[in-house]
Amino acid sequence: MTHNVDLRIRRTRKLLRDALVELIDEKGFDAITVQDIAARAMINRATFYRHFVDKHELLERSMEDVWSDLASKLDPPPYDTRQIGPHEPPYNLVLLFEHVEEHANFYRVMLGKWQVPAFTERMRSFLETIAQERMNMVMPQHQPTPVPRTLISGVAIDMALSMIRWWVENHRPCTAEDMAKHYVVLSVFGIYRALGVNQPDWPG
Amino acid sequence: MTHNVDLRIRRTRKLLRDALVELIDEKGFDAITVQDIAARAMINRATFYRHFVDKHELLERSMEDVWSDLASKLDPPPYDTRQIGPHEPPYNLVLLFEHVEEHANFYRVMLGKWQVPAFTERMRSFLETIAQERMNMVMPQHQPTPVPRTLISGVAIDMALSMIRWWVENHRPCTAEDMAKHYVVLSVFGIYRALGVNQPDWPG
DNA sequence: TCAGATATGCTGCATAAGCAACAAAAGGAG
DNA sequence: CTCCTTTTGTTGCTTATGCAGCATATCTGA
Repeated sequence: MTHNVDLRIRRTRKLLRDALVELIDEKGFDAITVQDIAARAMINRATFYRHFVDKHELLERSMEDVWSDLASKLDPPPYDTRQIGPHEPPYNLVLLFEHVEEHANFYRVMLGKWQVPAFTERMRSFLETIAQERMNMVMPQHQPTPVPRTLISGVAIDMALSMIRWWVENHRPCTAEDMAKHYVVLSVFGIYRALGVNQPDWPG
Repeated sequence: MTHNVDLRIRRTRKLLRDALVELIDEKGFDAITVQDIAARAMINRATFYRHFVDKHELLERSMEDVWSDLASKLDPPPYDTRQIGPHEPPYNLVLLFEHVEEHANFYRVMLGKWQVPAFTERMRSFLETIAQERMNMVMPQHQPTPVPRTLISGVAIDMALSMIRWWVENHRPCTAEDMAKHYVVLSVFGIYRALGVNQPDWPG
């Protein structure tokens, strides 16, 4: 698939992507010109146009690359027979954090000071899938909830985003698995407990 | 000079150099193959050979690049009329640390765990020039010293190297100018004072 | 010691990328 | 608004690099 693409093409696109991320980090997307990107990447400007229409497309395609990587990691959905607990986080959560780790700088910039709104939005809708799935495991769909289900998943998602932001901005002081465990702790104590969900295997 | 060289050539060499440094950091120079370097740099192995005979030449030329950059920064020797003190470090010292800052990762790897002996040696002989010059300003050449002059400069140089190593390995917690000041403090109190050199402008 | 693997050094042909130049568009300062 | 600078798209021609394949050399474990 991706490996019979000419090495020069892959390299050029990677360099352009890295340059874009660097520059967003430095002065934000709006202040960037195609010349900036090309110069930083050590790529001729004409070559930029052979690959992308403009900087928006470059950003768009860069995000697509990262997401398709995430999607391939989570697909097929790794079915989890383990009991969930603070010592046994759901496996797809671990995979999620591992993925973030591989693209740590990208996530740091996209979620950081010069936040790219489109990225956050897309990330939310991506996480929603995971959140829904998890919620349905914990709380059967027919069972009524004291708080609207979409509100619950919304909060759970933003909590995950918040944790990711903290993680990548602080040089990832703990492992991906740790982060998954922390998320379980916070979500269970902070959200599901508040809803009175019973977690029979929970210690204490 | 360097600017009418084809962009692709400069880029290729830079990528190869960066890859080499990364790999030395990871597993040391000896364990590296040309294939490793090419793969990491996203450069075809055949292209590597169009530029360099082997990995030794790549390392050699990389070091030359850094040194010639240092040399051009220190040449012409910025003549310093200021009184030297802990608040007014010699300007060429500041330039030295600024140079290290620009190539921080290179220095970190070269002086770090997988230390490249040739680099350290060459660095020593480079610093010797600065050290001699400084020493001759502080102590007239005809004046006898209680400790051999070459021993003094040797120690002063290794002190500088030690400080550089600390600086780049600890994410440069202070500025280049700070480092120059620190060096003055340590060298004056630690060495020249021990030799009874009188520094009339010294506070305390 | 041998054999299988991996790394090296080199080639002709295919192709992506550089370069220079240009007109047009978009910004910015007076 | 007007002038001037910067940025944008696009072009034909040149050049560096990729690719595949080769023989040799070096390493590594049975």
